Amino acid sequence: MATEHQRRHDTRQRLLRAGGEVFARDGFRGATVRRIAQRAKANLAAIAYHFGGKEGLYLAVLEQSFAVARAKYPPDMGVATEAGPEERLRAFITAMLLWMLDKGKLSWHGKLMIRELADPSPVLDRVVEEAIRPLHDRLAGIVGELLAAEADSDAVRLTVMSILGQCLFYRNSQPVVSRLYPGRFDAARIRELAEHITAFSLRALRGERGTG
Amino acid sequence: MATEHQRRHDTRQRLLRAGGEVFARDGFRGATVRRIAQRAKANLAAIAYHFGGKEGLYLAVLEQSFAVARAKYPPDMGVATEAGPEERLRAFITAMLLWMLDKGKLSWHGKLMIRELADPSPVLDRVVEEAIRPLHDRLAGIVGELLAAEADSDAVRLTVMSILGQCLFYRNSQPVVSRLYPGRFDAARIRELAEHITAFSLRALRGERGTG
Amino acid sequence: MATEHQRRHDTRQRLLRAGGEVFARDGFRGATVRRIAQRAKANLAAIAYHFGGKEGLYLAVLEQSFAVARAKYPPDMGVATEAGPEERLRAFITAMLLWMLDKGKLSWHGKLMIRELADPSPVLDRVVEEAIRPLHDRLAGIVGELLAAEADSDAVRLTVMSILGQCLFYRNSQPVVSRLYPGRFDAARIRELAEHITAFSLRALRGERGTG
Amino acid sequence: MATEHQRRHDTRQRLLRAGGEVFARDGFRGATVRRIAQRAKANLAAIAYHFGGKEGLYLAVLEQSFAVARAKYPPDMGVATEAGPEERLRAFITAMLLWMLDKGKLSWHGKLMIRELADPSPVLDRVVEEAIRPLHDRLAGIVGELLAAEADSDAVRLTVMSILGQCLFYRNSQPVVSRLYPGRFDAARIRELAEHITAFSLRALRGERGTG
DNA sequence: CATGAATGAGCCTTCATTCAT
DNA sequence: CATGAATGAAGGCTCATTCAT
Repeated sequence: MATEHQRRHDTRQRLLRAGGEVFARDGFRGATVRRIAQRAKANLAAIAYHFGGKEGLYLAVLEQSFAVARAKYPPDMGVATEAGPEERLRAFITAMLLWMLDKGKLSWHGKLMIRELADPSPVLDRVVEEAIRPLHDRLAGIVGELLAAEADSDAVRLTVMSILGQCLFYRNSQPVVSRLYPGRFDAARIRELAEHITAFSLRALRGERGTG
Repeated sequence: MATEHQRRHDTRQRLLRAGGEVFARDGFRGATVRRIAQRAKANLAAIAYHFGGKEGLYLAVLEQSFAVARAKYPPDMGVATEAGPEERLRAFITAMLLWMLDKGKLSWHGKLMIRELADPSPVLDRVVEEAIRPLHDRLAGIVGELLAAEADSDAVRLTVMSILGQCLFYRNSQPVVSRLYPGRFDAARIRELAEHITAFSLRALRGERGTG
Repeated sequence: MATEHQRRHDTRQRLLRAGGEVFARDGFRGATVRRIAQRAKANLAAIAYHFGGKEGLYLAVLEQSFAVARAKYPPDMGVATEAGPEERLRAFITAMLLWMLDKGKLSWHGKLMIRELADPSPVLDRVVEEAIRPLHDRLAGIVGELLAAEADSDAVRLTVMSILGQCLFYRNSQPVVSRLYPGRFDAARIRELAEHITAFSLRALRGERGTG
Repeated sequence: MATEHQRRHDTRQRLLRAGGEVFARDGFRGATVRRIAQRAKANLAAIAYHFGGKEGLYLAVLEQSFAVARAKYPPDMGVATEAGPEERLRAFITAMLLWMLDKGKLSWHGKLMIRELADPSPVLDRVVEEAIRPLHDRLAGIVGELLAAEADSDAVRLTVMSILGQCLFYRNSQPVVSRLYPGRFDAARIRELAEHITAFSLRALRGERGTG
């Protein structure tokens, strides 16, 4: 029956969604399957049925999150590869900040993965390989161009980490940031941040190239 | 027996130490008082007796941690106040990295605070006011000098966050960093990182001042 | 296996029964959910699952107890409302004593409520409103008729308490009664007691009406 | 040293007093030695030191309570033995109610012993023999006179229990009484109650004698 | 296919007691 | 003589999982 099949599919989807929200807010350990099932208006045992257990659901949520992130925030932000490296750096930083700080319905995608970095669960390795390394490699390429250096040279590495660090800070230390600087992070402010990080980093890079 | 007396008498200290290690590794929620008591070779109820409960122990651990950090890595690193702002920035960054990445017996101090940022416990507010804000204000002062701007201007704020972000990255995203760049962070490498962050930020600042 | 299924399926009922027995013997605070689960041959967590916790089970036990009492010993003992007040008083007292002193399988019903009176638990208010007040009002009506007075007059109140006091004494002070007058309280003796209290009270009432 | 000796004596007394208050309010099981020590401003271990433990303190408190009760509320209320039985019954009932319901500093004496009846602890036997039976025997004597019957006849027994029941009701069922009849039990009301119970019982007795 | 019911492990806390000075 | 410190035993509760229909 189509209805049955539909409902089954829906339950699965509702669990994925509810799981994403709860995992992002409370972390893997802090989340409880009860709350997820409740929020998804699904039976408690449905999680075990569909995903084999709490960890299975978590993995599925992450998996889906990767796909969504790739589709919604491509690291080139629509900027063609032929564009100059400065433009591509700006696009990268903007995409990353938007992805992490987006307040929309899917805001938990960013939270979720950042949480995984700070509080590693058994699936961290997959997260790194599938989501982080592609981003990192792309950024390393841009920085390499800007520095006129090999992508795996130490100079590039250090610069990549300086840029990533600036971006991740806003998500990773958000509880502190919001206490030090009360104020909302709306879309406009996020673009301001992206612009600052881009300019800040480009100035540092130009100086380095001049020095080197 | 002197041994017995000794073991009995410093139960409080052993609990503080064991608590620090376990809290740093597992977070406030993930940690269990059982494991802490076990590691401290103390009775389970001793935690309630000395600290009133799990939360009390956590607070005591954090407070002790800040005190130790202030003593071991003073934010000025012995650089006199009369020194130039560039020198003081270098000292600040070096102290922060050393504190966070210290691999010694007290290596959990850095982990502990980062965990608190990523997954706030009920005592985050106290942590921010007592430990974070003083550090932040000192850094804002230095940056203000360098930019010739007010310490609470937006330009200073953005720059402060860029610097903090670069520093925190190495602790905050350590699981990822160690996967992307396998290799050990010994004292020499830490000083290299500090030097890079200092130079990177100073170049960016000089550029901004010139531009502004 | 049908046995297994049977055992699984009426866990709720077994918990109610075991809870009644244990609560009656040890009081709300003295009772432990562990002992109740053990006696019910149920899992410890089943109490939380079915009743939300210790207090929920206690409330359910009390409610069931009142329902059983109403069904087994209706306060009118089958005496029609048209009967004279003396006859209805006799029926009321008899029902109350039988309920409280019943030695059958459900002997804990009486104990349970008396315990609640002597050492109130958080649910006493509900007990009073749902179970005690209806009984009290019925008795006040009978006494009002006998005294030809308003049901809420002080004379009626004092008399009602004198009658209730006589009845409750046998359950309330049972440990003392059994020490002062060793001997068993079988059904025949209970009816003797009911007869005595009825006669004693009616004599006192007649005297008062004559005097008033 | 007199000071030392004095303080020691004081600690003991303070523990007795605090124990009485707490035991009366919370019962033997509900009371905690922590709260008692705290209220007595004494060390936690002082209870074990002075009384051997919780039960020892409880016993000592009861023991002291007997003495106080005998001294403050003699069952004859100062009425000479030569007085008529009716007068002595009135004195007995008045003394009993005052003892149980007294709101003064020593109000816990009554509460304490009544609690013991409803929720027997291991020392109930001593309470019955030392405090209850003397009262009972005296009452049985009075009732025997009034009924012109042997003190251990069944008629006397039933009447004694009817009178005790009326008195005990106000203490034993106090939580319910205060809900059914909101209003304070001051000294004047207590004397009213005593008068009612006396008159009620005397009318019942006169009727019985007339009948018998 | 999906679910209400049940399970066992583990957690934090409270308590009366004992110990060593 | 008195006390701060430490102990072991329970107690109520939550959680992820499994079971039988």
